Amino acid sequence: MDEIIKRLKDKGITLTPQRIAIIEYMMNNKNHPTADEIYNAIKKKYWTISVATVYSTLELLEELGEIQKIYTDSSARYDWNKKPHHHFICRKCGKIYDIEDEFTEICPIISVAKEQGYKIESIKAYFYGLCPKCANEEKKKGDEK
Amino acid sequence: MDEIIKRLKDKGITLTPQRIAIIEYMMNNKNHPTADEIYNAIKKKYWTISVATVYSTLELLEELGEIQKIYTDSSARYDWNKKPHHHFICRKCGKIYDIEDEFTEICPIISVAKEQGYKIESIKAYFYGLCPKCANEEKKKGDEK
DNA sequence: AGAAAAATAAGAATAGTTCTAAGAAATTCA
DNA sequence: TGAATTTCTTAGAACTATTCTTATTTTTCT
Repeated sequence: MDEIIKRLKDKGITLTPQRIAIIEYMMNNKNHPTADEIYNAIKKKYWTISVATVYSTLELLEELGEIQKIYTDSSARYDWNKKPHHHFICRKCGKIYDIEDEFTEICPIISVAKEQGYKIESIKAYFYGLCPKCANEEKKKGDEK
Repeated sequence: MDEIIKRLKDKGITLTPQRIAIIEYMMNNKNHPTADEIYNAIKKKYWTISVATVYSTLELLEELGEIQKIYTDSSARYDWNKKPHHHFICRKCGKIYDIEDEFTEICPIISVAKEQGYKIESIKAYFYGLCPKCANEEKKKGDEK
């Protein structure tokens, strides 16, 4: 936490209490929150904060490469995880999990795209299905029968 | 075209002129249009059509598995291509290309996710970078210098 | 401390999408 | 075929997510 505050300060960013609260929230809630979720959480402490501040701070953090904006459905979600990684969205519980990825480079689909002339700079993959927890529950249900 | 009309009829869907126009547009414009783009195109012929009809038809087609809804940024896009495939979004021209995929199954990231207990049912990958056309232009520019 | 720059708040504005109610069209079935 | 029923369409209101605007407040710099 102190580390990121220092890094942002070094970049010349003014760190207001609102901004710190947003950063703090994101660090402690890596569940890919929406802007609205962040706004509502911060409001408990800073009851005067406005949505505009949340959106502008998130935009700033995104430009600085501190967070990632992901599009899974109608509203955007923000992801603290900066390392290249992909997402798993559970059909049952709806949770979004991070799937760390050290293998993307050797995934065959990439060579296919490259052969076709595409210059790939980054990849975002969305996996859909059942998360380990929900998969287990489904399995148990099946066994009982 | 006749084939899909037949298939939808068999499923008990009423095929109104508006719906047929939307299907026709999507078949001839596989460029991942937004609802608004479709609406504006259809309006030229059926000037009384309403956005609600476009949205409800797209929703219906999605439920029937005839089209795919994809989220790349603020507004949803609709994709006629039903085969499993991924998308390439060009940073320069903004076009969205389909990347056919027969290889996903053997992509290492999948075994990683599986080992962690995830049950993957489908995958949507978004690749960002330069499309062959734009990559070529960039390259030419570099060579001239 | 005081001037200048930057950030915030509140609400208006916009864009994308969904909902609602009434009428129109299509389908069913006698 | 024609009346009854169901389904679809339209227009506009409503809603949600996001951005913009302007005045005020806070921070920074000297």
